[in-house]
Amino acid sequence: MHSSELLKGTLQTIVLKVLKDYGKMYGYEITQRVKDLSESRLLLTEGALYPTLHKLESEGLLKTETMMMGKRVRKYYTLTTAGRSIAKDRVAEFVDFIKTMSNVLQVQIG
Amino acid sequence: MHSSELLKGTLQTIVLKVLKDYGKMYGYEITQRVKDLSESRLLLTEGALYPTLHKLESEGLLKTETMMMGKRVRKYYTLTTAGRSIAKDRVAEFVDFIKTMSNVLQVQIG
DNA sequence: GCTAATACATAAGTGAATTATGTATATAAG
DNA sequence: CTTATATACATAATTCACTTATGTATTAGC
Repeated sequence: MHSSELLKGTLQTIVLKVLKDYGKMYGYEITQRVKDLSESRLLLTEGALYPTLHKLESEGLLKTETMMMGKRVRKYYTLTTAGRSIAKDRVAEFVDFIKTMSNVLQVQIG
Repeated sequence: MHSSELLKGTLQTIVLKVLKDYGKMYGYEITQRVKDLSESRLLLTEGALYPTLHKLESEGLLKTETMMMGKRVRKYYTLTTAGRSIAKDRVAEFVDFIKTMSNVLQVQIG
């Protein structure tokens, strides 16, 4: 189900990369996409996701567009130019981290 | 230098696996081994390591032997049978986590 | 009509880390 | 010879990302 502690510190990276790959998305959609991509192994909670989206927005990495779908509100997020750049950095950092961990734990990945 | 947030949640796994691979070790030695294995990318801090060792010991995953090296104290840690089993589980969990993350982030590892 | 899914949000609490501090011996440098 | 660095342990205060809990409201399925 959930990889518990390991997931910590990866949420921003996930959000940024998913937005980079799939373009404009709203919060709930992100949770579903991540659920799909991870075959239900990573389930983002709202209590973690929304504050993260707000934080990334306040840092200028995301921009928003609010829409009304019928009577229901949807807030779409898109990467800014800065966001796209940071997304790239974060993914690279993650890959580097994995390589380092593979050495320390002496495991073969892939 | 440090992979910042990503490292969180990996410390127990690192300690257990390093002890599994290298047998009896003392705290300071673990920090040096991890530094070596990671080519100075992972630098364990004492404030994180010692409480973790104490916790793993209190959970019965590690056992200790205190020695005097001249006038200096050294506390050696070894995996218990339970510890060896959990070490295996934690590494497997980590590898699984990496595979999931690779799918979500659409990156190739290895 | 009720439950689950969709869709947002925030506040309280947790817990693993960081940072700071403390003790003490050994060694290298200047 | 004294000062800085390395060795070697330990713990307390703080931080901060996340979990858990709660709240509001619409829509779809049974």
